[in-house]
Amino acid sequence: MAASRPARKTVTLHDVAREAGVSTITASRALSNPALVSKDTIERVQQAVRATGYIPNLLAGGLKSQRSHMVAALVPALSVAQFLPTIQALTDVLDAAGYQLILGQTGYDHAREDALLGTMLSRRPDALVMSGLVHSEASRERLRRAGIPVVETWDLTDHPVDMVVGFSHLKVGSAIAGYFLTKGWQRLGIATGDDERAAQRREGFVATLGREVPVAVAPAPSSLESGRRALGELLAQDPALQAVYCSSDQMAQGVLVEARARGLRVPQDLAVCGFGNAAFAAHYDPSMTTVHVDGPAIGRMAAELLLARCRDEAVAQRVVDLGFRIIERESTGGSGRG
Amino acid sequence: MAASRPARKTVTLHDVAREAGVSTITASRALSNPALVSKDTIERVQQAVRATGYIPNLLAGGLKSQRSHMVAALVPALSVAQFLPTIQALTDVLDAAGYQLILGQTGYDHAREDALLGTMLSRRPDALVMSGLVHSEASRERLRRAGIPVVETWDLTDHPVDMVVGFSHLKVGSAIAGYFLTKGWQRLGIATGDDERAAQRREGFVATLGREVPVAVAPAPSSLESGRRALGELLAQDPALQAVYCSSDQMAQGVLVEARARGLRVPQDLAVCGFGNAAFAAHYDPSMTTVHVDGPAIGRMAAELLLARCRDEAVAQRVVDLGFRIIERESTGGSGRG
DNA sequence: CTGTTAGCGCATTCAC
DNA sequence: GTGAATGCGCTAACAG
Repeated sequence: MAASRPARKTVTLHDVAREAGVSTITASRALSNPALVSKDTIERVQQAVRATGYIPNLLAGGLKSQRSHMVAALVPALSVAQFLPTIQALTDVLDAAGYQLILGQTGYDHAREDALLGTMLSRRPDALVMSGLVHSEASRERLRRAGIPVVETWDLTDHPVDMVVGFSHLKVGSAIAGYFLTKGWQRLGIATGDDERAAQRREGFVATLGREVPVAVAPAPSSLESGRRALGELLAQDPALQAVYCSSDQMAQGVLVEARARGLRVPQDLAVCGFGNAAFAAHYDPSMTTVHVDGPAIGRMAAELLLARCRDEAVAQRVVDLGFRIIERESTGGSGRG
Repeated sequence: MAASRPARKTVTLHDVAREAGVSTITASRALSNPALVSKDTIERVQQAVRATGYIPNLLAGGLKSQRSHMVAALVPALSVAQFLPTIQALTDVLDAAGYQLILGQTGYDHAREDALLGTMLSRRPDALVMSGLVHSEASRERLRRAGIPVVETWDLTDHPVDMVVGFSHLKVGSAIAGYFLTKGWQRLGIATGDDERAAQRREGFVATLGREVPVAVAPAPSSLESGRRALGELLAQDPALQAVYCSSDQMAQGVLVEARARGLRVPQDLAVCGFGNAAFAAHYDPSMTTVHVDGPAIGRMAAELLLARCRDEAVAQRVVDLGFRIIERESTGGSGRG
């Protein structure tokens, strides 16, 4: 039965050093900066590590060296599938550089975001990644004063707390509206989630269109179910609806399912465009037109910016626009799976 | 331009104490154990905290108190949707208790799992959660010696490293086979991912059936696409296939899509059962029969066991079977969305 | 290449 | 109710 406190005294570097017959600092160097130590000593220390089962205590090292080798990441919720490839790529790059991720979920609540930021900072992360922009000015100021690199992601702003890697949601909405217009569709609708990025896309969509259109709003997390319901609401507002923009591929799939259930042919009777280019979008039948965003690239770029900063290197750009592109597939009359 | 190292000396508890006109330890108590301090002092300390913008350093506190208030969680990959609700529930409960999660991705690689475990342990987490069982005996032994509570999840074993919360995949496979048999279907197929838990379900399925059946195996992560392909392979093996068990709802959806594309009616021509009860399963058309597992409950239970252990409380059971249930919906001839 | 000294920021232990 | 001394485990800075 494992005890919750270590029964046997935990092995420290001191023990390793004694075992190897060297001083503590030499053992330390042998492990973390072998270039400074003779081959023979390194060998003896490694031997001692094995003999004792030593596991370094990075907390203690970090206390002295002022670097925790941890990066804090804040996401609204893990259930928001869009961020996962970004977080995955982020952890991969950071892990390769010896950094671990501490994860926090803000739950779409600004007050919660402020509180979580506090507890995160008290872990002294070397850097911080946000999914989205930091909302409250108090938090922005606090982050600036924390003096650590901060990357906001999945959005764009001229005034990041520190750095930002993402794309313009306003432009996404605008691009989709433009695409619909070039297709000649006039009777449009929006099925959207209620988060602020979706709201921006909607705003861009309406602005480019130059007029209001029927909208169905679903609370986060958006889902197939909310997509089905949204199409019902939109058809109630305009039974002759020609095309729908959905704020996520999950909702778009719901719209497709509901359309089929109602005997509407896609795209002949109704065209559908999603957002996110989820794994299933290319392989559904009909394949789904959607907006592709390179989530892993956002994560990798964020990681590289942070790591550069942690190494005190200069960063060329503080605002990185990774853009997006519309992938036309069958649900709007495209051909294939793109 | 934020520097990567704090420009201004970071505010410490010592600074707060000086500002408040008390000793460091009194300031410490005022913040973490106010019962021991007079009301007036608490007030002055809190004032000083605000004035200085002090953020506690939990790393330093943890060094002395031997508790990091961090819990390490290892998942195969964030893209495995099944674990997300568990991780989400886990973080929620832990966060409420003042614990943060450090997340690691093993990437389905056993060697990687061992290495990651080492780097995780060097953060001195107070506890550790695994998605799945710990594979290598070396890692199991190392975890035992670490002396921290460990919960393996999403599986069951009589010999956990410490504790386990999950259910029997063997029984799941067996239950689905039994369900198919009571329905009178004889020509069965399996569309499965290649992870070890899916392999167990397949084994249970075949054991209960008492004979081999056509199988299509897809590499992780299983997806709609791999489901579509799998159905093609299965039909090539048995054109008169009556029912398919899929190791994930994503694959099951792919099977449904492919079946429709081939003009097969579900469930009349082909019955389909998935696994996981994903959010879309109930709302797809046809609604999907699947196996429901209470992911959030696994996360909550794991968190509670860990927290109890961290408080040195006794834990009643070290092996907790949370079970599962088959939810019958339209894809196997059930009625509604259950 | 190796060792000594000092201290990271805080909490435990003991004193008052 | 408050404080002084001490040390958690490790590494930066300096010496040799």
